[in-house]
Amino acid sequence: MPTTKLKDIAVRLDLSIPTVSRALGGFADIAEETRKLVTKTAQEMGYRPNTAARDLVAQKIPKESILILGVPNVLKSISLNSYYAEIIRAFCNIVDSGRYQLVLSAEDDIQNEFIDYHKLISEHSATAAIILDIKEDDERIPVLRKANIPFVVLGEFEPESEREYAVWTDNILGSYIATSHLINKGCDRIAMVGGLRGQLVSMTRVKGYKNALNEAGINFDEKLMIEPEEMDEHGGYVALLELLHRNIKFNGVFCASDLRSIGVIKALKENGLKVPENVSVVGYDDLTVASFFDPPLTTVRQPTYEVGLHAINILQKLINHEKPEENKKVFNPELIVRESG
Amino acid sequence: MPTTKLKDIAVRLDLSIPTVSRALGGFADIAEETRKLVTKTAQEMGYRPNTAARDLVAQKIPKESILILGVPNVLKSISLNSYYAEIIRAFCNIVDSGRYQLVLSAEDDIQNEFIDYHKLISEHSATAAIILDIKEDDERIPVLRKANIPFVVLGEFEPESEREYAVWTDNILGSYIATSHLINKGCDRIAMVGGLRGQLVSMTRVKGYKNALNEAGINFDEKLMIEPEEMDEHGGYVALLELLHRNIKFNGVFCASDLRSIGVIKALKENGLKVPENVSVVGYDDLTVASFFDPPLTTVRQPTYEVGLHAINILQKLINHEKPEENKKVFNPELIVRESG
DNA sequence: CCAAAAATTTAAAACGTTTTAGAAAATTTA
DNA sequence: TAAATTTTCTAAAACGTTTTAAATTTTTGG
Repeated sequence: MPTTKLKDIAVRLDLSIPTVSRALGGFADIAEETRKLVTKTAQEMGYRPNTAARDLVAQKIPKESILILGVPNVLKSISLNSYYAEIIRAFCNIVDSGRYQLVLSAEDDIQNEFIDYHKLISEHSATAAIILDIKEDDERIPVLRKANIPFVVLGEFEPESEREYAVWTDNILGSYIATSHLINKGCDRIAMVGGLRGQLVSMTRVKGYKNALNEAGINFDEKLMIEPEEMDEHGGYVALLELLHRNIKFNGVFCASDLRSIGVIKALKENGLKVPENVSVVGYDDLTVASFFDPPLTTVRQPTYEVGLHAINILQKLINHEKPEENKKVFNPELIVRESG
Repeated sequence: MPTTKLKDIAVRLDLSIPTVSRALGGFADIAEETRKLVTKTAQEMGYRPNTAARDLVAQKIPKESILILGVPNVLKSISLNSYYAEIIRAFCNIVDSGRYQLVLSAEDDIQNEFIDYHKLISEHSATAAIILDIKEDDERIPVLRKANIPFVVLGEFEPESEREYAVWTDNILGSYIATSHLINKGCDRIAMVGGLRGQLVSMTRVKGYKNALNEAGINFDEKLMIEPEEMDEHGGYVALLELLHRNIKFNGVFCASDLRSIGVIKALKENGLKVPENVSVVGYDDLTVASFFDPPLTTVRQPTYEVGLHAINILQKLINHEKPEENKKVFNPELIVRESG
C-alpha cells in the first residue's frame, strides 16, 4: 500500500500542497477552519510525513550511522556479565553530539539461520560498523570488506587494512597473572575450568595459564584442564564434580569467568572442601557481585569501559577522515585479590 | 563546513552530475579512467552521499523510528540485574521486519543536567517512544505529550489518553507473595530491606509487604523497615548490620532485590547467623546467579521478556493505526522457592 | 575516409517536502 | 463604493540524488 502524501490530501480537499503542509505545520496564515479540516483528513488518510523529503529541504547534514553488530547475542550475555553493558554505555558518549546515530542490528535470535548482512548494511547506509561478538572466521567480516565500510572489532582480531581496527584486553596476560597468583600462593596442582571450547577467548585464556605453569616449572597436566560443554555457573559446577569424581588431586582452580568460579565454589562446598583453605579459586571478569560471594572472589578485571570508549573514538575519527593512530589496541587486565584465592 | 555533494565533484572535474553518480555507483557505462578519477576525487573531497536525497528518489517507505528513552541509566543497572537486558532483547523482535528502527537515546550520563528532549524527538522525527526508566513526575512525559507522540511506559503509570500505554509487573503482588511465604514458614518478625527511598518501585514493594503482614494479623513494626541510602548489595549489607547493631529481633527478611539479599546474607553470615535456620531471606528479581548462591536464593521472578514483548507489540499496533486493546497491562510475578527462605 | 555500431556522457524529470514571494479573496476604512 | 488593508491561499523554486532517454564521442569495418 502506497503511503499518503501531502498531494493526496491536497487533491482530496481541493487545496494546494503548501496549504496542506502549512496547515499541518500549524502556521498562522491558515484559516482555522481549513486547518481543522486538513488535520482531520490527514489523520483519516493515515498521513505520515516523509522524513527523507523533509530532511532534504531542511538541508540536514545526514547522520552518520554506526551499525552495531551482535546485539541480541550480547544482550543474552549481559544478564550474566556486565562486560557489554559497559561497552555500550561507552558508545553512548558519541550520540550526544547529534551527529551520529547508533543503529542496533537485531540479527535474529539464532532462529533464522541466515542473516542478510548485505541488506542490513545497505538499508541503513551505514558509514561504519562495530562487531561486538567476534568469532573465528566471522561471516560478517567479508561482507563489511566488500561493502567497503570501515569497522572496529571488539576482541582479538588481525586488521588487514587501514580501514580495519581491533580493540581488546590481553587475555593471555589476564590468565597468566591469575595463574601466577595461585602459584605464588603455593598451589602446585592448578586445575583450569575453561570457557566454551573453540571460542577464541577460551583459547587465549588457556594459553596464559600454560605460560604461567611453564614459567614456574610446573608441567601441564591434561587431566587438570576441563572445558565444560555447558555455559557459565552450571558448567563450572559440573566441571568440578567431574574432577572430584575422577579423583584427581588439585589445590587451585583457575576459571575462565567468575560465573564458572561461582559454580566451582558451590561444588567444592557441597563436597566438604573449603575455599581457600583446601582449594584456592581465581575467576575472571570481576562481576559486581564478586565481592559479595562467600568467599569474596579473587578475579581478573578488564578495563571494559575504556575499551568501549577507545572503539567509539576510532569510529569517530574514521568518519571524520582523521587517521586513528593504531589499528590495534590491547589493554591490560588487572588482578583483584580477595579471599577465594 | 558544508558537505561535499555530487555537484561539487562534477564541477571540479568538469563532468555532469549523473556521470559522477554513476561512476561512484560502479555502472558499466562509465569509462574506467573516469571512474577512477571520480572515485579518487570523491575520496579526497570527503564525499558522503546524502541519504535523505537517496531515500527520496528510491521512494523508500520511511522507517518508523521508535525512540527508546533511558538507555544510559538502564545500561548502568544492567550490570547488576538482567531486567533491562531481557526487555531490550524483546524489542529486537520488531527490527527484523525492516520497517522499524530503534533509536537509542543516549541521554547524557547525568553529567549534563539538562537534556533537550524536544530536540531529541524532533531530530529523529520519532513516530513513537518507550520510556524504560519511569520516575515520579517524569519530565519526559509532558514533552512527549506536547509532541503528540504515542508512547509506552515500562513501569507503573496511569495513561491519560488513548495514545499512552503502560506495562509492568505487579510489585504489590510480588512482595505480597514473598512476605506471605515467609509468614507461612513461621516467621513472625519479618524485616524489610527496601529499595531506594522515594522510588515508585520501592514504594509499591513496601505496600505488598504491609498487605501480607496485615492479612496475617501481624502488626507493622517501623523498626523492621529499612530503606538503605546505598545501592544494591552494599545497601543490603549495611542495612542488616544496622538492624543487628540496634539489637532488633527478627527471624525473616524480605529484600526488594536479590542484590539486597546477597548483602543481607553476607552480613548475617559474618555475624554467625545461619540462613535459613536462624533467619529466612527472600529476594526479588531471580538473578541468573541466584540459584548458585550459598544458600540458593528464594526470590520473586518477573516475566520480563514478556513485558518487553508486550510493550513493543503495542508500539507496532500504534504505528499501524490499529488500536491496542488495553492502555494498561499488568503482569503477575511468581515466587521461586529455593533454600534461603 | 565515411557510415554504422559501440561506448560514453548528459539533459531533464522525478522523488515529497518546505519556503518565499506574491496573488486572490475577504474585510475594513474612507 | 472604491481604496486600502488584512487574511488566506498558491505557484514556483529548491533540497541532492537517481533514472531514462537521448546526445555526443569514439571505435570499427568496409
